[in-house]
Amino acid sequence: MRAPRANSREKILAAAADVAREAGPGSLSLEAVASRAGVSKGGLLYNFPTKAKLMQGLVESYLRDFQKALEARTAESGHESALSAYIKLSADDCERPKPSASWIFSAIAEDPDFLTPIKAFKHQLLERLKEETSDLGSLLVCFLAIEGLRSMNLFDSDVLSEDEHKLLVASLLKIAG
Amino acid sequence: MRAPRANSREKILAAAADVAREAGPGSLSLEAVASRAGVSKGGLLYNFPTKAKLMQGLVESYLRDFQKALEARTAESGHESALSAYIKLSADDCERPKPSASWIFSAIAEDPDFLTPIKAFKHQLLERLKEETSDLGSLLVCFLAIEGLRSMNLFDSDVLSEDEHKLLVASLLKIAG
DNA sequence: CTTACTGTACCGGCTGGACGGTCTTGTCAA
DNA sequence: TTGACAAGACCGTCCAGCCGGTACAGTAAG
Repeated sequence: MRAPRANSREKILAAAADVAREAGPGSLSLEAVASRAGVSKGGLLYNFPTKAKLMQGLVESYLRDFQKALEARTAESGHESALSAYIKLSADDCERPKPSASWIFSAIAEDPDFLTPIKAFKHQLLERLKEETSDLGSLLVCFLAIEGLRSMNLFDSDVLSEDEHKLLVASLLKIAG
Repeated sequence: MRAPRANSREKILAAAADVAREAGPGSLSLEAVASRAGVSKGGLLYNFPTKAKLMQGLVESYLRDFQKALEARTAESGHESALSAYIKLSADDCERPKPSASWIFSAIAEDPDFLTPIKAFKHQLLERLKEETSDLGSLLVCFLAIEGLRSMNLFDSDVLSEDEHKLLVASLLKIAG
């Protein structure tokens, strides 16, 4: 078996995310991704036989990374609540000026059902957080506010200043207790 | 001058929103919109000479309606804060099971810059709310939570049950004071 | 009143280009 | 030599935008 030059799959996934971010979600074509990944179209289609499979790969890798990051956070600050860890993780994620997941828009355009696993993931996360908190109202407020933060980052709407961002996070942590 | 059969522009705009919602944002083609609006492709192109112009029309009409609804809310409940009115309006908007604005995804795919006016609108709204509140932290939490609510509705992610939705709104109104 | 002309609103076939996916032809490690 | 894998020319489809029509209201001259 010929060894993959580097890990082609990873490179392609990263390239796809880059293209979507830089050229816009509407310009995410197989050729563009292949060229960006330093791979031919044939090579891309070998790894992902279909555009839909590529999208699926993006979703799965995104969810895997997210889960890993969340577990790492909750583990390293074991005395805190999982909600606090989630808040901090999200705050860090959204501080990066560039939205890292514009490819989601391409996936939705391809087929709205690509959202299903993400939906399921979030639902599961919320359920886990529920088990841990006594005050459901506060939890919901925090959860939705984080969702808002992520949404703004995704839409590249930096409506909040840096100070406001910090104040928000502090307020959320206070509510979370 | 021949009178327009009905207001074609409005019909076309509504049809575009319908198509995006029902067939998915990736299937928003001019032909589909024209057919849905009971208009020929030529007729559509007469009213909106370009797909981009159609998207722009959607954005403008969306923002106009939103502003109107917000003004109506704040006027009819004059003793409350504008933030409370905004919360209630958004809660109502997001109770409708069908996301009303999936066309936004089509617009982003066409050109991410279509978000600019929406961004500006939200920024302006936040500024207006700031002038009215003493506690910036609470305002930010509420504002972002609403953003999260709207985002979930947009992505058709009904992670919250009806009871949770109500609890959330109640909690937000309490925070808003 | 009638005929000729003008501008508006709309129709639908056509085309050029872009894009997803296939196929043939390499290439290199084992 | 063989077989896993890459390359990129090629094909069919879809779609935005163009263009040559059609219908009809108003205007105006005869």
